[in-house]
Amino acid sequence: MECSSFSESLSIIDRKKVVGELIEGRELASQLQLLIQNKKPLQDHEIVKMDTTVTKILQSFGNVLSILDSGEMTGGDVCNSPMTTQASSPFSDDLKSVDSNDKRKIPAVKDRRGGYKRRKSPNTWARISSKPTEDGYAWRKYGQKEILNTNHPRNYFRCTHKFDQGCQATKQVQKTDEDPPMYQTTYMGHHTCTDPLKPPQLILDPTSPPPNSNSVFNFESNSTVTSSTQDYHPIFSSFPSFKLEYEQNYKPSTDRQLSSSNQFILSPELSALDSSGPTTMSGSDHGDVISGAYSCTTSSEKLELDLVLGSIDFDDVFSFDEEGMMHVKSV
DNA sequence: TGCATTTGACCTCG
DNA sequence: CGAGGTCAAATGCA
Repeated sequence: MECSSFSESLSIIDRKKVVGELIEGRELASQLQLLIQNKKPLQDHEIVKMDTTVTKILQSFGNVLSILDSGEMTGGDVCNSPMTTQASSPFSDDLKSVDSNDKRKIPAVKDRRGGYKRRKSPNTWARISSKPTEDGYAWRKYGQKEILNTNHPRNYFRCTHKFDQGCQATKQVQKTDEDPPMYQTTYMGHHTCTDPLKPPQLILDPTSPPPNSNSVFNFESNSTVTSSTQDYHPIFSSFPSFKLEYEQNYKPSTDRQLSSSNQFILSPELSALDSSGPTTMSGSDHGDVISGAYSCTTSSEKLELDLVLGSIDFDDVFSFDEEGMMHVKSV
């Protein structure tokens, strides 16, 4: 993704939306920074606030991605939203066979399972965390697959409200083979559902007791912060399990002098995540860990802030100043 | 009993 | 043609 393509394809309205979302994200990040920089031990309500702030930031980024995604299309690509068409509709077309009463073993010519289009959506982003995260949405596991060169399967989740509300959000969860193991969660598509289980995207009332006051963030004791300098985001230093991942082509330059708070790089491609080595899921326990953590039966607002990776070339679009403020480059 | 998970089959894409 | 993604019957669980 290049700036030029953005400027060519994005309408003025879209640009305004993008800027608006980014501004909001910046403000939220600033709020988060203030919380993080607080030397005192975090209070429960502060942790909850951080949680919800992060969620909002993610949502802002998601909105930006959506806009950029659609912007690309307006630029001549007639492709529909990759994540919203397709795959999706096994029910809307003849792919879904008549419900045969055949046993699964019977060669079911009519049973066109797997009728979908493999994702190509740029509208994806990923998080890497030291533990399976609860993002507050209701997910339902619909598949598990052994992936080449990985020791453990990848788990597939879709929004519980896929059918009742047509929500197309899906995600994949993999456990990496790193030490310590990290959980890579790849989100595809955005929630269009109004999920009652989803924690509000707003700051919770600080006066109300957090549901998971002792574990909104789960951080392991062993630090995986790989930064060799002291110059890392306070949140990383505060939460040792945060793993920094630098964009491959990242190089310090004048227009991206990242302050300590900005080593928060979005990777252009999810494939970058795969370079970290074989990914695994908890093998013997299958989805126990994951499915438990992601079960839609929970309303936990636990959110682990570890890493968010985007699918756009973030660095081409954004820059940061010494204040840690994010800027949009010539969009 | 209803809903979530498991798991092998099936399908599409690269 | 193989890998990856999805489906749906079988199964588990509360």
